[in-house]
Amino acid sequence: MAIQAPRGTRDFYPAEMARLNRIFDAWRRVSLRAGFEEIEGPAFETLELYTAKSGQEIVNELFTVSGRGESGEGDARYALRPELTPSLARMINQRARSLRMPVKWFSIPRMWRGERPQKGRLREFFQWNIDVVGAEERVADAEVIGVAVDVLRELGLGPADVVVKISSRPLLASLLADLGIPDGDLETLYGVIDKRRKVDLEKFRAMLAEKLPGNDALVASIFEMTGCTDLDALPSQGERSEAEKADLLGLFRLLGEMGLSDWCGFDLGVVRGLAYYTGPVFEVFDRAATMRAVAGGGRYDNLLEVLGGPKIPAVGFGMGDVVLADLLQEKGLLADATVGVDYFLIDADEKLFGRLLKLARELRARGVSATYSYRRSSVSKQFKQAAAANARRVIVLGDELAQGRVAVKDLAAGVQATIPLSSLLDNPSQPVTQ
RNA sequence: GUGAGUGUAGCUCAGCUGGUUAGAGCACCAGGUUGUGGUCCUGGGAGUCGGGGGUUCGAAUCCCCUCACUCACCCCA
Repeated sequence: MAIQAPRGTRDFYPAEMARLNRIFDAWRRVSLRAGFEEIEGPAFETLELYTAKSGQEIVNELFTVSGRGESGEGDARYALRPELTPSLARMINQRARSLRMPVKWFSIPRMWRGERPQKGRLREFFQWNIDVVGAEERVADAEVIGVAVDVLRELGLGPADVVVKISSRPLLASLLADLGIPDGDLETLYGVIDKRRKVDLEKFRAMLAEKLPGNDALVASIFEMTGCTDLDALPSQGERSEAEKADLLGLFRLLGEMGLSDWCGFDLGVVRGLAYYTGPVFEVFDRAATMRAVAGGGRYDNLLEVLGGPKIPAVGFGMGDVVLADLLQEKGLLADATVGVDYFLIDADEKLFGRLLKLARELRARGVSATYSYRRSSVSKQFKQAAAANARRVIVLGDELAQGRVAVKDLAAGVQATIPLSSLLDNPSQPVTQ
């Protein structure tokens, strides 16, 4: 084979596509029943949409696109979208004055990132995005978390398999401020705190000590604080941290009322790399914590303004297909799916092929799927093809047709009956009984 | 960008310290079976052993380089 697929991409043959569609169906079904509407944007955007928010460095992580070749636009002016949020923000901002808030939108975009692929992380993937824009109430945060959980449940996972770890950016910031950490040091500390769940605890302690040399008491405080899983017991000292704690407790209360307590937990170690989060943040992990995050998101009340629009509060998350499929596979919840076909039509005599073609159209017009062999061959051979095509039923057109009847066989049950063609067409889904 | 592992048929892989013409299972095609599939039996097509160079009488096997994939680090929207 001379040419292979680009690094980090996947080919979806029918079996893989059927599995992917099971995930897509769950995403779409759950979104719609929670009252979200589907949107889509362009697969590529102007480069500045991404550099405006993240600076020039992000260009290295993007697949950039030049303009039309013949127009001499040599420089990269566009980028394949690496995330949806900037496009969403752009769409909101363009119609901010006419959209009825809150906006509840979801999307299932294909995305591209110029990274070295590894487990759970490819260069091309799909990511379900769900956002509530224009609602500052905590119930909106609870709602999006609830929708994420709903999908996981829909796909067969339970609280024993996955956990939503929830924290809050401003809470962490105010707690660190309580401890006397200057604002300028917060960013580097976030980076270390984010590592807590990835490295062993002593390594984590050492990393903290490295950032805060000669301040063992402070290291001990942060170490203890970030390991606390009981939000109530968190030792908050200042007015600001008390308020942030109360705010997050409010979110947990709402989640409890939604019946999601088993699925959710407090974890100050959830930091998220992105700087634009302004409130609660969360990530979904497998309980064993051996995989990358299945989903992640949070509140971003300033982002739309940063991207040149009015200040509108928003909360949302993304869930990628790659880690989710890995997890479902591991739990045995991604059994092979075959699509198959309702009817496979067979002619016992080449002279009946014309009638077969007509019957196929009649069946298809009635909403059932029907196919047949393109090559006239023995009944036996056509049956083999029917089995290979995963047909549920076979219709044999033969001598009975003179009496207006056909043989219908249920391949799985092995049951066959000869029935009037008119009856079949009246009710193509009727069971085959002997 | 750094490091490790793996590349043999469409797929999953076997092939011992170098030794005839490179194998198996699955898949595919044909036949057994011109009104009945799955199972079974028989036969068949299939491979620059990732690529290039080297060592050797002889290389899938040993050495060097290179490419690709996988995993980990970095980063993670």
